[in-house]
Amino acid sequence: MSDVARLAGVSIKTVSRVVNDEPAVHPDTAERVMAAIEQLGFRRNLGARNLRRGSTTGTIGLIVEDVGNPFYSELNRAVERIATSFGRQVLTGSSEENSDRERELVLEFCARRVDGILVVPAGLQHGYLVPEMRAGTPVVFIDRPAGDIVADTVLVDNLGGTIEAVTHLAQHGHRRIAFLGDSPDIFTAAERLRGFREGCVRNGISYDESLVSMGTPTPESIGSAVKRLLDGPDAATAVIAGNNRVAVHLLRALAHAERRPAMVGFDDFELADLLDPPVTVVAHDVSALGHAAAELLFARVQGDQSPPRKVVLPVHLVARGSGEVAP
Amino acid sequence: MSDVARLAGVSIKTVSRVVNDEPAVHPDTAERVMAAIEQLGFRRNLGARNLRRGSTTGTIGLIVEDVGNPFYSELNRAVERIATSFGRQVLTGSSEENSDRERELVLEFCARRVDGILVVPAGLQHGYLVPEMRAGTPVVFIDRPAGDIVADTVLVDNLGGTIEAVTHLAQHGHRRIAFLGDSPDIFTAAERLRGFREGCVRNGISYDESLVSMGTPTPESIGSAVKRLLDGPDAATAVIAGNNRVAVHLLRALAHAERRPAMVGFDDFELADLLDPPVTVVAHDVSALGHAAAELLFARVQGDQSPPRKVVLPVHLVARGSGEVAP
DNA sequence: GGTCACTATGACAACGTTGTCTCCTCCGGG
DNA sequence: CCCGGAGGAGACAACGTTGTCATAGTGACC
Repeated sequence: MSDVARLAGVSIKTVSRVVNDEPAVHPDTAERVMAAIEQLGFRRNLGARNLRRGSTTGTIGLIVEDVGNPFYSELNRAVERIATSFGRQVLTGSSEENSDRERELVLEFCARRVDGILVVPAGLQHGYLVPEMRAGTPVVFIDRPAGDIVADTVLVDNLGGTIEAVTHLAQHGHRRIAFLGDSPDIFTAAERLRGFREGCVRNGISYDESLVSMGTPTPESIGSAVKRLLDGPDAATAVIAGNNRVAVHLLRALAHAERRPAMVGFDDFELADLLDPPVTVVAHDVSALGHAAAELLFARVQGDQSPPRKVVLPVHLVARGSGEVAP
Repeated sequence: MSDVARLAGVSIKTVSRVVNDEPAVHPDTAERVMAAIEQLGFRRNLGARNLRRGSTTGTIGLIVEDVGNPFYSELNRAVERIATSFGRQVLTGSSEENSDRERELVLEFCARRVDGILVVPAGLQHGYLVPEMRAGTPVVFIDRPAGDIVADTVLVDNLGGTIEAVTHLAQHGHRRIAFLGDSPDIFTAAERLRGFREGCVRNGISYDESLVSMGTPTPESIGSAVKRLLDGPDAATAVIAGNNRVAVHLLRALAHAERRPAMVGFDDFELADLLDPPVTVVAHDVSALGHAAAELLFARVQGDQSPPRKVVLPVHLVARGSGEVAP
């Protein structure tokens, strides 16, 4: 900036005025300064600016499990959209379902003085956030609640959705329904399992623990669960996939099976309607999840001091065919 | 920091020494300082640190068309992985295929003094980057080359891949092959069209422009293209989808068609193997694309001054069935 | 002609850090 | 007892900006 000032024959303050479009600069002077800026390729250092002004940095942090997972990338996109409308930029990070990594990312973002943080939490301990939140960094939890603190949270109706899935299958005559979920350490997985149990009760089906398989989904884990639960005389006639990744592995495992059970997935996914049979899912609006969370965050950024809010978004069953297969 | 210093009864310089793990601090003093840091919830301001040290900011920028598109989110993930291994964080942005937006994002990133920028360019004019690059911000272009400047670029073999697709279809007896591509303003779309033409020539098929449809893919545009190209006595017996989005819309348009032409897609996508028939694609390693670009960028960040490089990654045809349908 | 308001500009400090230099104290060796 | 050296700590400036205040010049008005 001082180079520009020297070249234009003015003080750096005048350069500052020009780049900030402040009034009270003579047009001729402004033009000289602009020319110097152009010639030198000067670009104002936002870091220094933010430091001096003590203002916001114009960035927010987004932490998800994996930015490459279509579910989270859609979320990312929705968040980015809102952030852009508020003139903010987004720092992203993948926690890889590791709470240490999550913590590291959050603290790094705080050190960068992001204006706020959106996080799909990996762990259950969030005490480390208390000082940061007290220091004025708003945090909104997405898809899963904070472990041990109260904070703004946006969730989907995991319980109701799974109950609906069970009911749908029951209405089509299924009494032996299997549930394949992600690791029970994950809030949504635990909650959906709870919904499964509750759904069984409501539909007069005795809850059979031997028809449940929980754990991080891999092709192998899902493959063996399929063998165990869907083969033999006592096999389940229907199966619920606890999330989009379980569903994908399940579909692959079932592709070459002799008997195809009825199936309902939690989370919609691309091409579900083009499979054979088309996959019935409990769908929710991922964009709405991101929008709601980001809107809430920016309300906080702009000073909303009301008590922490908990938003639960609705889900709806999209019947496409795979859930209507008879037992 | 001065609060911490006051509470610990030391100078701020000593606090600085403690947070930077500098030697020559008495253990007792360090402990007092740590306690004060803990008590006050102090977190060092990275912006100020970077300003003072004149060092790198520890961030890189990534600009893609749409972070929500699975193709780009996989790229994002790969880039993040490398960035993490270099201790950097990633600022992401979606250009929405709009060159003004791309420019805006790039300049904003530069103002934030990112250490480098990875960009899937939207437009063809990149002169605006010259001052930034001269000022020392390395830029690597991904998936598409820069318009009017020389710069590091990582591409995939669009030409070869499409030729391979045509050849595959020709080997299965097809002579009337349609090509549905994205907007010809996009480098990859234009290049793949060129490959299509070249593939026709090499396989002794007369290139028929009336079998080509280019444009931003929407359900409607692809639907009408399908009607035009794949219906009637002169209909094509096979079709090549120019990218993953064209493929998805095409599959949906074909789902209820009477005659299903043979099909090959460019870009692999999840569940392609589970459709009926499984979709044959020209696949490429998106992670490798991101890795290569990020590795190249960090080499530049670390001072590599060699002439701009152009990397072209190989593609390979994955025959799954949809390309082997007889005419 | 003097005062006043206003325009255009600059000097300087400060944002939160860290690099450099300096100072003080304590210890061991001669 | 003096001196050199090492360890520990602080004062100060600087990074690139911008907010505050001061200053000089220019008309307009009484």
